[in-house]
Order: sequence, then C-alpha cells, then structure tokens
Amino acid sequence: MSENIEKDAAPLDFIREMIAEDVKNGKHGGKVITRFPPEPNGYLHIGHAKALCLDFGVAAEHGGRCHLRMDDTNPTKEDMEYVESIIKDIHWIGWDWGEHLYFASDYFGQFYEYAIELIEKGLAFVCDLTADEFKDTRGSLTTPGVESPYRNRSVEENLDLFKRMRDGEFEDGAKTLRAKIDMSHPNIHMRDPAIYRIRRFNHFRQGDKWCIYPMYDYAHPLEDAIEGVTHSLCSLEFEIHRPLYDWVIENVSVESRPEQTEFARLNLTYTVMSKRKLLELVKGKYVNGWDDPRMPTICGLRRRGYTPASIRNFCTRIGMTKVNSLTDVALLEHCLREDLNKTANRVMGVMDPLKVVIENYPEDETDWLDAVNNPEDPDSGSRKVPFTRELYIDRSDFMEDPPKKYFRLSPGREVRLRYGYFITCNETIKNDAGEVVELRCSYDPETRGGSAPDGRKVKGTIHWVSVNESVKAEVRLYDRLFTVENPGADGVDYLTQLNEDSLEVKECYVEPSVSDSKPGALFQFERQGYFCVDDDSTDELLIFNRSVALRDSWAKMNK
RNA sequence: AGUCCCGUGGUGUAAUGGUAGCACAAGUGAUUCUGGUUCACUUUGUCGAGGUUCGAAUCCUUGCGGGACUGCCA
Repeated sequence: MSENIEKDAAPLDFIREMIAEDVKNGKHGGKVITRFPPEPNGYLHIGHAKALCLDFGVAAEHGGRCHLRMDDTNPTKEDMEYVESIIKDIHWIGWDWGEHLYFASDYFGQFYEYAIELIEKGLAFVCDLTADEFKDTRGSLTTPGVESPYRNRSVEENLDLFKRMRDGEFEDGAKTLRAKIDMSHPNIHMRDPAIYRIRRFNHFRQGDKWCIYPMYDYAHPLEDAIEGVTHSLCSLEFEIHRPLYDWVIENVSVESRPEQTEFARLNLTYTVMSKRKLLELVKGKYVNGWDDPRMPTICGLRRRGYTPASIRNFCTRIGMTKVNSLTDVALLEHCLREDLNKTANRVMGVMDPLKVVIENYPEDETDWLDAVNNPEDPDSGSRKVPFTRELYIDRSDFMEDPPKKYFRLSPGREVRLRYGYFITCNETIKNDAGEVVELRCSYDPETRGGSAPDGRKVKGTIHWVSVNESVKAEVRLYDRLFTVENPGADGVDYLTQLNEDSLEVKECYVEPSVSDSKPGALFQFERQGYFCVDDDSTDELLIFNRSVALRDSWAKMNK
C-alpha cells in the first residue's frame, strides 16, 4: 500500500503548503495529526474520497497520523450499518488508521464536564426559549439579535438546570444550553448558539444513557482537542463556523490548539453528490441499494469496476483549493481507463450476435488458439480461445453497404479475426424481412494466429466467439448515474431521469475463459470498447462499464 | 441587504513581484493484431477599470461576478 501512496504523492496545494510551514516552524510540536470525521448516517461517496485522501495523505506525508472518527452526535440519523460501510470503504481505498478509530459519542461525558466549566465561567446558560422563539430573537443577516430573558441566570441556577436537563427532568426541546457570546455579532453562529439540546432518542451506541446531545459546533472542536488533532480540515461551508470553533477551544480548558482549515468540496458533472438525495434514491428503491453501480458511492464505484488506485489518483489530480468548482466526470473516467489499460485482462465478447459460418472449415473441429491476456502487461500470460466452423461476430462489425473508411467486414472484404484467421465474406443470408441473419465466409488456413505469411495486410480486426464453445452471460448496461445539467441544484428531477434509461439488461456471448473468473475480476472487452467487471454480489453476471467506454470513434464518425 | 470566502483556457489546477505551465476535454497526424493504447503536434486563459512598480495573475483601490451563512443537522 505504501508504494501506491508514494506513487500518488500529491502536488503542493495551499493546505499542504500551510502544514509544511507549520512543521518547519515547529508548530504543534512539529506534529501532524489529522482526522476524517464522517457522520455515520450514509455511505461514503467520491466526494468523501477527496476529503479523506487529503486527511490521510497529508498525515502520511509528514509521518503523522490520521484518525477515523465517527461523528455520531445526532442519534436520530445514525446507524451501525453506516459505521461498518465507512470502515470497509476507506480500507478498500487503501488507507489505515491503526488503532485510532474513535467515536464522538465516547466523549459525551467529557463534553458534559466541559459544558459545566463553561457555565461556571459564566459563558453558558440554560435557555427556556422554544425553537421558534429562539429563531425570532436571533435577528437576521442584517439586524442584530435580542438577548434571551434567561441569559442572566446565576451560575448556580444554570448548573442546577443543566444537571436536571441531563437527568431527564424536562421535555424534548423545552430547554437548551447556549453559549453566552454576543447577540449582535455579525456572524449569526456567534449569537449565543445552542450547544446542547434535549432529545430522547436511542443512540445506536449509547442507548438511552443520554437525553441531551451536544451540537456540532460545540462537539467538533472538543473532539479534535481531546484527540490532539493539529490540523482540522473540513469543507468550505464550515468556514463561517470557525470563529465558534476557536471560541470553544479558547474558553474550555483543553490543552491542544487544533486549527480548522477549509477547502472546497468536490462537485462532478452529471453526478448527484448530496447524501440526502442519495438516501432518497435508496429508500425510494430507485436504485438497488447504496452499492448500485449507478451510485457515486465508493461501494457503487467499486462494483462498477473502479479501482482504489484510480480513485486515489483522481483525488490527487483534482487539486485542493477554496474555489467552488465543477469537475468534469471525464477526468474520473480517464483515471480509471489509465489504470485499467495497464491492469485489466482483455477478453472477447459479442453483444449483438451475427452468425458467421466458415464454409471451408471442418464441422467437428475445434482449434484452441493463443490469445494474449493483456498486451500492455507482459506478465499477464495468455489463454486459449476455441475456434470452430460457426462463430458469432458483433452485428456492428458487418455492413452490407459500408461507407468510406469502414474497416470491418462487408461483402467481398477480408478482415482479421483477432488471434484467429483472416476471413473473407462470400455471401450474406437474409430472412424474409430482408435482415442479414448469417454470413458465409471462407478462412485462409495460412493466417492462423492472425498474420499472413505473404505479408498482406487487412484494415480491420474484429472480435468473435465460437457458437458452441462460448458462454452466454447476462449483462447489465449502466449509464452514468444522472444526465442532468445541474445535478446539485434543487428542483432538478433527477429521479425520473434515473428510471428512464440508466439500466439496460442484455445477453451476450463471451469466451469460455470468462467462466473461470473470480467475482470482482475486471476485463476489457476487445474492440467492444467497454470495460466490465464480474460482479461480486450477483454471481455469473457481468456489468459493463458503459460510462468508461473506450473512445468510440466510429460512433463519432457517423454523427 | 449585512458579514465572510472566492474569481487563471471549455473543465480542474500551477506560477507567492520576473518567460502564464500541467492535466482532462477538443482537434490533426503517425504507429498499432482492439477505430483501444502509445507518440507527435494544434486550438483556447489571468473578470473589468484605475493605481504602485523597471516589471503585476500575484500588491492596493474600486466595480462586476460566483459561493457560504438566518436547524435545538453535520
């Protein structure tokens, strides 16, 4: 793993530069401790990959460490299923946190003690305002807020009330603990924000131990401080929360001084990245679970044939800035093609079969021909492909009336069957409807293996399988998840678009060697222009990576 | 409207006062037993206006544009 990660070493971005500077200056004792803090309320997606590759990557680059921390402070949305998936997906991408797996909920006791400290310092108070009243008195973006009538309760009263909040004496929402800062602060988050709310809900790890739960703005800086995190990296929307983050660190007796730095989150063209919307797709059964290959989740990408290396590489190439950007999904696909071209074994397959009969080839003979597994990897070896009198080729590889620059089979023309023989089309057989249903061809026995001793060349090389010796496989064709112009925008009807044509089931014929493949094995289908993966969850089925199709120049020529 | 953040080819990013570079995308050509890969080449950019300076993408002023913030979510 370390080899790969070294290979992926990211260029210097503003965060890496800042951290390098801190290390140089001996800030935080010259240490780099980061954390990746997902809330376990959904599966990780490619956007999380960007964040976690930074968190784990930058720590590794400085010999520091990165903690995996479940930010489980809101019991109503969280679940162990998500915890497990997060752990699995990060490991799969190739990062490890050693023993440093933490849960924010394990700090609930400490959070409580620190809250008491704030109350004792006169920096927090119990407020009886309802949510609506709170909202009404908070002011607006342009007008200051009004101080709560409960703001000046005595320390003793606050202490007593807060204890009784914890002991379950009050109803949900009846009271909050608020930080006492400044109701006229231009930053709304500093206007006496709530730091504890009463919420009776069974926490997936703490059960009913607590009925009060800390808010993110209060809990997060403490989590970082407790763990000794030096650099707390998060996305841009938390930028405006930073003054509160710093306020908590300054006013509570924690030793470490973590610092928050923000970067822009990933947006991808055609891709819905919102956890809320992805959850909607799963719950509404628009997709077959979080790992549906149409999902931009890590596990969805995995089933779609994405490799860990390709995802890490993508994350280093998109860079790290504070600019709101929209990255072309073509870059992600490029990163995968780049990896797969080097590593994926090739195999021949026919999606839309057209029968070819080699008239001068004996009926009961089978010739096992050598085929190279991966021309770009000398160590990948070779396999045997059966050649018989009756073959299938792809319908798109034959044209009765070929336009100029069509290199493949047509009446009277000679082409190469890859790793096989040169064949010439002598006759087309049609059905009553006038459709071509069979080709009568002849082969040149001298061209076994695919080259002619007389040195003559053919323009086209096509793929083929034996009628009798091939394997029939069901194939699911997946499109990109969404083809919406502005997937991030509200009101975009992405659900309908998903149902229309993002999934197509077909049958195809493939070489017999495919049936020996292991689930999860990756192939590049010869000449077909697709990568595919042997699905590890549905046995025997193949998924084609339509979105990772090799460039289809022929289709473009016809446009 | 207020506070904060951000503006570099079509897209994503380098250049931290000194030749605007890289990648993706697009295009042209060559090679090729995958119309893939590979290789070569080409097109396209510093948001506008002032200022400081020998010199500005970079510093200053200002305009314009984009984003975040008005959960007892994270």
